[in-house]
Amino acid sequence: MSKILIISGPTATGKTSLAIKLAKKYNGQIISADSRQIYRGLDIGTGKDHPKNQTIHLIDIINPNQAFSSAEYRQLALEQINQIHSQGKLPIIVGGTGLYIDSLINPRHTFSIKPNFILRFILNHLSTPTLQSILKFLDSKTYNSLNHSDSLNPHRLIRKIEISLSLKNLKSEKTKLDNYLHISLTAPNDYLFPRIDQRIDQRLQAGLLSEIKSLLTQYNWSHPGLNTLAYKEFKPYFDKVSFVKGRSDEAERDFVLKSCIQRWRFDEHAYARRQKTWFKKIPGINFIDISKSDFNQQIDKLVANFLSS
RNA sequence: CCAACGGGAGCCGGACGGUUAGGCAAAGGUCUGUAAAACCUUCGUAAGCAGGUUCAACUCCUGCCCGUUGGA
Repeated sequence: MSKILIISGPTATGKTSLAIKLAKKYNGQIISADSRQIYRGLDIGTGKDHPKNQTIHLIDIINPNQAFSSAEYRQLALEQINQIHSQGKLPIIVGGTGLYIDSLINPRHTFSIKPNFILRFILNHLSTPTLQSILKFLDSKTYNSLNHSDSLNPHRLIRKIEISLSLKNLKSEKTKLDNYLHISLTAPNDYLFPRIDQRIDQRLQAGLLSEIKSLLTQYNWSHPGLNTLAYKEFKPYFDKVSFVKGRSDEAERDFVLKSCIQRWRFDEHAYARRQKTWFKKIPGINFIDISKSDFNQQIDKLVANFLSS
């Protein structure tokens, strides 16, 4: 049975560099599980900072104005895994998008129901209580099974309605990864957050603002790719820049910029928290605390054991 | 020294003589074709100090302290 390595964890824990290291050591090929690095042109803000000659599959595969989904990801990733296995190499899946990783190890039947964008467009204009009534009418069983959080979540309600309106029979997905080692990097918040903040400063210095500026010549804020951390927070700033030309407003612009950066910082913290929540509940995961000094040895031991078994 | 304005949870902050402001942060959570999305819960019962008015004061009055701005 062919083996697979999975590396997950919140942002700023060094997943990619670990993956590169392991790929070199064990003749591996890296597959990204990152819902934002799939976009071309979002480089600095999504942290595509690996060496240029290092191949990472499933990054830069679509444009920022295109939609993407976990089901599409699943399909592409499975293809990649097969291909890498056929070359006799070790696939290393690395990323922070819990849903994408989950789509590989825990697929579900609703993947056979495709999105209906016309329906979504219409439903998007309705209030949450209305969506609730619609779902209750169509499928009261599903509606009643929703927890408090999901029953107030328009995105999730719309998807449920979409499923209940679909006439297709649900067919279960058979392909499911099983012979894998799942390592999840983690760290306490008071260790992780300063690292995040530091990386934010680096990305600003690396020219994030000019990257956004050039993206905006082709794309706009309503495109799915721009609804991304490190990008979406700067909308107020760029709105200001384009509407106000007077130099007298420089101080004000600077103030707006500062508040955008602050917003971004907070959003990154919240994101890291959500990621940790996600990985916490995945069974069979091996957590490695990167704030501990011996974490590299722990990883080496885990991987060596797994590959020799 | 004088004047004006202000003083509230870790921060911002609207209102207001009595009922949860709200937002941010922080922490926890939900999760299956938007997931770096979207959504939920918790948490903070707080008012510079000393008095007074009042059944009731963050809110009104007096004094003091502190801060900002303006003036000498």
